[in-house]
Amino acid sequence: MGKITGLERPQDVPAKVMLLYEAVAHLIAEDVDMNSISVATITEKAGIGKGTAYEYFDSKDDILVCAIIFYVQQLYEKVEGLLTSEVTFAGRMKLLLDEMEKGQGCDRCCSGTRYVHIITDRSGISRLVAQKMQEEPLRDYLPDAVCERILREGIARGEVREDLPMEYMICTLFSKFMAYLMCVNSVGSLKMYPEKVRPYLYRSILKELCVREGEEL
Amino acid sequence: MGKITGLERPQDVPAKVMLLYEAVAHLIAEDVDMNSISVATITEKAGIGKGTAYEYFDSKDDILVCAIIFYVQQLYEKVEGLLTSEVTFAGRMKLLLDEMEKGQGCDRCCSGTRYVHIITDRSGISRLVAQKMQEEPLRDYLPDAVCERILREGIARGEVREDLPMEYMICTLFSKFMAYLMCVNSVGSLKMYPEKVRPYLYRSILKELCVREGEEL
Amino acid sequence: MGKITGLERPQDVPAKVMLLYEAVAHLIAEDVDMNSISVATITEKAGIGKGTAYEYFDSKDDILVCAIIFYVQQLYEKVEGLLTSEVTFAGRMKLLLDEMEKGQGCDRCCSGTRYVHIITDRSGISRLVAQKMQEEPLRDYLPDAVCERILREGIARGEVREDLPMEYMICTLFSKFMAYLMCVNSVGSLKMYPEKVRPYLYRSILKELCVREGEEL
Amino acid sequence: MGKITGLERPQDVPAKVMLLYEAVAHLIAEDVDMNSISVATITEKAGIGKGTAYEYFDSKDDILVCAIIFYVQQLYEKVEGLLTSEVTFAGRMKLLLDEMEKGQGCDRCCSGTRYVHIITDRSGISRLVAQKMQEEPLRDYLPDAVCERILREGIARGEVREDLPMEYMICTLFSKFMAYLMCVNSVGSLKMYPEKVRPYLYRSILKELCVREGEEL
DNA sequence: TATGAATGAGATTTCATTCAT
DNA sequence: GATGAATGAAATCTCATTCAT
Repeated sequence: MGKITGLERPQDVPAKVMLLYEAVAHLIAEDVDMNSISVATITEKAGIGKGTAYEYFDSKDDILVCAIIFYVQQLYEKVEGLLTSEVTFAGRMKLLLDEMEKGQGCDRCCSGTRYVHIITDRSGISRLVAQKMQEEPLRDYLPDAVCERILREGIARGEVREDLPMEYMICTLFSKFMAYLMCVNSVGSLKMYPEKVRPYLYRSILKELCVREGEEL
Repeated sequence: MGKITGLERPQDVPAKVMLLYEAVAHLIAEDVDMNSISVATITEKAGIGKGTAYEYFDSKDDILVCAIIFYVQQLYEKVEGLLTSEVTFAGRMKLLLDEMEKGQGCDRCCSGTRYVHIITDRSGISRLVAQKMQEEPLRDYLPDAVCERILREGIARGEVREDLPMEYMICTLFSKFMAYLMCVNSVGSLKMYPEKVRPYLYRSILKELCVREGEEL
Repeated sequence: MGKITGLERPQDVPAKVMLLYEAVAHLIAEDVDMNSISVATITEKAGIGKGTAYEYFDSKDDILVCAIIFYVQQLYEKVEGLLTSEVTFAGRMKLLLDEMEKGQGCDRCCSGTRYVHIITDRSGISRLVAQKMQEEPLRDYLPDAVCERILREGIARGEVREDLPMEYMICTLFSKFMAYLMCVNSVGSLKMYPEKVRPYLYRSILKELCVREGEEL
Repeated sequence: MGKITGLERPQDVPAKVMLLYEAVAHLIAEDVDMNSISVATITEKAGIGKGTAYEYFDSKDDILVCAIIFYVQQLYEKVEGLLTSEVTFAGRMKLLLDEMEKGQGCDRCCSGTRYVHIITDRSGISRLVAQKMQEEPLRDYLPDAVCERILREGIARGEVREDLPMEYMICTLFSKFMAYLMCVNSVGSLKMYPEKVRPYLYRSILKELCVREGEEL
């Protein structure tokens, strides 16, 4: 009857569903086109029967959307963890860049560039994901919402500038993150060494958005 | 026999092929998933027979790849025109931001965010496009190549800083452009007023990359 | 183990089986095609587990056949009751027409036209039902057997003509009943008022089959 | 694109569609349940590719409905021919009973009892057929419409009684025909010799509906 | 006894590609 | 060159049945 919503907490996700999620994550990580993945491929990779997938989901799209939503939440929770462990704006930037650098685990289909890819799409599965991401509590997990929260807390702490429009700061912060992700992933023909770009990027964030320039990296 | 390569100059593109290209462009502009477009859909929209498509192309993928490559070239030529008409770095930034603002013509399937989307993808049609974009002369049309050229010319004119690594500057410039495109297209939940963001963005490009700050917008 | 035969007396039908029968009856009454009803639909409507159905029946077809047979018996017993309560041929005709008029209870999947429908079918479930109906004691419950019995008792009472072949009389009586059922159910495009047709029908039965014309309705 | 409506005249039915119709007719004639026939079975029997069926029809149901509608029209035209060749009511009854007696051609899936079966059904394919039969010009082909027409022409010729309600006469005539069809087909357990029943049936139609009794058979 | 998760065979439908016209 | 009818492989989805609990 398709009772899975994709919002279940990890411990509440049935074993077979988790196998499906993992299969989807691996396939996407292997650069299979999201919209072209077949149910047979997913269930075969998951090692379960084709019919079983339909015990938990109403349609193929549902499987994919829920899998992606699930990993978006995982990602959000990892970020939450980082933000809890460190409260200064500069420290948070450092942690987030660290995370992007290593964060290419094949089990997270939505990490890094792939997330950007999904967000810049208005067709197929991405459109469905985008629609679902508008619902509570998922909208708080959207990258601009996270950026905004970090910026506001930075302002509250007197670390981030108050004279720039919030919209612009979100846009800037988000674009810096994207730039670094594209570096790390060598997207397009951008064949770059992240370690060369990173210190400059870090300082430029602080310089542009912070009241006083941050301390050296 | 599939003789079309996608590299033909507009005036050399057979009429039927142009109809196919336009059909593809419209479909992509209508947010149909690139990887899910069917040959029947394309030829029907183009108003030609299904068999005819195979007179010019070897496969469905070929049609799509060539259509996208064709419009990438169109885009590149438009940018070329802008860069020829204006030689200062600051002036060029202005022109390029202008272009992004209006550049939502439905006939250009690869304009704006959609281009970013294709570039951040490593699957399906996008992968094939990316592969083809590595060949001469297409690699010069890639956004980072264009950015690099503009930056180098800016350095030559003494307008752009020489103390930053080129990689970082490309990354920065490209990400600023992407951020603006996402603003203009209200992508994801980035629901922003471009006119509010734009002046700050313009200045931040100049401030970060130029020897002296640019004049007011 | 499939021990249910469909011949159990109502009081001997296990509770779960009765729930299954009722579910089948409701579904058929709701105009769901008999051959397209799924086990899941039946058990869900019955409010019991899917596996439970297989504790009592060997297959899906068995469930349906037994359910129909069960209601055929119910119908037969109701008719038996009527025939016991009234012994004259004319009086019996009156009672039977009465019964057809009201007899649209949703719990009797085989009442009225639906029974005719099943009987005129040689495919799917109907074929299986027809086969089972050939066994004792079910063959006595078939409409032509019932007609024959009524006619013979009418002859014995000196009320029904002896000069017509029994086959023809059965055929005639059965067709009159069918005609009235189709009236009552507005079958096909036969949009008729039963109350208009009924008195004529009643008299025509008596006129054609009885020694002397029956009394007025 | 599914352009076939089932209303095409025989000479306008594409060859492949005719093969599909014939396959359906044979299957139904072989007592395969209409609602359980699969597309694979039909196309295999028709000797054409599975995909081809979908070039002409939108769905499996469409194939079946159109095939049945097609044969209903064929049947109607045969009846039309008979009614044109003979104008007296009694003569027409004779011809129609003749037709029913031989009319078991395996290529006409809707002849005889099967037609009654479809008409007494409100589920699955039959429901769809019934819906379509409400549209012009199909509603004139329904058995009660045909009966009504014959009766009215009989009245106009002074052969049929005027004192009975039309509704009743339609009901009576139709049910006599059905009874004979069931005889001829030995439907249910009505195991009868048609030749024994027929002369009585013929006379009872004339006796009940005609002004003067018809001449001997 | 009762259950419902699991399954895979099979159903419907789509679609890239071919080929006779 | 242009076409679109024809096709069958493959995709999505259903469902009767089994079996571990």
